[in-house]
Amino acid sequence: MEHTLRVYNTLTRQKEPFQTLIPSKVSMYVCGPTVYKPSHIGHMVGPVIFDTVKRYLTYLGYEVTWVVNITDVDDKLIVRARELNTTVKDLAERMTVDYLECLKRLNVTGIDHMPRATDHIAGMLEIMRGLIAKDYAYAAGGDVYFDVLKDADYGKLCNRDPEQMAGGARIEVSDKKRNPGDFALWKGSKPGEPAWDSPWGPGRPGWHIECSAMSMNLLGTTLDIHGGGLDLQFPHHENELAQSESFSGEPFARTWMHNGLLKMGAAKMAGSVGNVVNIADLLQRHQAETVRFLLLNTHYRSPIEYSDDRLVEVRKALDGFYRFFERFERITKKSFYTLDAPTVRRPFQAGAPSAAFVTEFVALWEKFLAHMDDDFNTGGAIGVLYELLSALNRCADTCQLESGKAAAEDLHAFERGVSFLKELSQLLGVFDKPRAEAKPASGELTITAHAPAVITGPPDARKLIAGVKQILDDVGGTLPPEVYSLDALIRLLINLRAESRKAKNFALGDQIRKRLGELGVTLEDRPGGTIWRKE
RNA sequence: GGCCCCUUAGCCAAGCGGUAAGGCAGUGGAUUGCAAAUCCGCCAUCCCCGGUUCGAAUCCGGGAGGGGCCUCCA
Repeated sequence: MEHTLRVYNTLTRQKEPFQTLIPSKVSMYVCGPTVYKPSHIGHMVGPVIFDTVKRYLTYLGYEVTWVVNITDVDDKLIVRARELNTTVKDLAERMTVDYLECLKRLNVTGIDHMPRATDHIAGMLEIMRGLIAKDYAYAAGGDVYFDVLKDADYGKLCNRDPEQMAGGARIEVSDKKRNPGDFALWKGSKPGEPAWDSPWGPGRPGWHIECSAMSMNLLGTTLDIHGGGLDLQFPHHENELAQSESFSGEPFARTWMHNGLLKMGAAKMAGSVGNVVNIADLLQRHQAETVRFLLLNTHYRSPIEYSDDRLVEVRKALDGFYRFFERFERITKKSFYTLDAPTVRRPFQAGAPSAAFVTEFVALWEKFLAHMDDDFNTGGAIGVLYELLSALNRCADTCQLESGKAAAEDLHAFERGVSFLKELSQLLGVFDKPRAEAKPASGELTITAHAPAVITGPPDARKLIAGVKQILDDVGGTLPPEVYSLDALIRLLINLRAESRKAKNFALGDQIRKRLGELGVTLEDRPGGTIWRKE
């Protein structure tokens, strides 16, 4: 494969050329949620980033298998289910649905398997038996613990020394453990708690063992990529790594990738801090695409600055793209959202002689990909996307593509550039469908000869139509009996305005524009005619 | 106390030894009857102090702030 993708590996603390165990195949495991509460935005950082990682790897020609687990048994679930007076199973089921819905909204489409921990108890027991047989683990009073001192390289992921961990007074106290740093593989259950049979009595899995069992079962003993939030690095990933390698004798993951955490002001967002923003609530106020863009705007290893103002800022920046897509449609009569663009990376020569704009587009396309090759630098790549947008608008301006007298050659160059924009947008998982709110308000005004006018449709649409009709009544006289859509009504006003402008009656024309503006409708006078936009 | 990491314009942010991407805000101009949209221009020497180097935001040492992990956490 002719590319130079480099990825930062937490294990070695440096960027390395990306190489897979099996040529052209990638196995990727990312730690998913414990489903005991509705998801907050922090839960979406990893999925969005690794979804983009998968998109890019696929684009490079890899066949990627991506697994995200669902932890559906855990102390928190037990406590929460009790609070809600329901079962662990029911709670897990409902929170899983919530999580899946969030993934869908944020366009996280690449996950191949989402195993539930409770479906893999047998695999966990097998690992525990193996670890005990090899003397890496021991049973004690119904529990099973991993002995960190038996594992020679324990702590290598996070640079921890198990000998010194005794000093930390915050490690869970238990007289069953041999060493303070030992962690539970299996927890004997108390009456009333979910339990599975095991050679050591009824119990449930410890926190880390599930990921070892599920990843090995679905992806084999050695993963190409293991991902997760920075906060999982220790103890979760360290322990996962220790038990997996001790069990299999093989390297557990070739590359460890950790994403930065979302922060609000100074502190990270987390359940334990109590400053979480629920996604369902958030998506009432902001487009899912804006959220996805915000998450990708910062390099994945850095903390992401989150706030409502930031989201508004990103949205304003995105508006430039949405307007451009409309412009593209006016010029070519094609929808950007359904364009076909290459899904696999290949060399591209502009060819000579070539339009200057094509040369520029190709250069930006390459610049974007160079950023992605550098440890999935989506922030840098997005910067290039804005540059490409400017270049495309400049092309449309310079070549007068909206005037109707565009040269075929210029049009071709333009479409070439738009195709690049489409190709790159796909890598980020954005701009693949119109914004939900961009759909024109549906509603109708029916005028009949001898009855009052009737307006139908949802409240928003009715209000808007009534407002537009009022303007018409004020400036346009009577309407012939007919059924009018919102667009038809605004068109009538636009025509009225055009006539008055032609007659140099700017006062009336400006009044129409001003009053439409008060309804949130903006008019733009373009070479091909006036267009309107609801904002 | 131990282990990591960060500090770039008003805000967000890229940058990984060769002379500061991009976005938001601001501002000047082109365009427009006026707007809107679009385009072009302007807007930072990179927390501080030393050092290495022909050359450092980028490497090393020290200092000052800030964050994460060591307990559940994406």
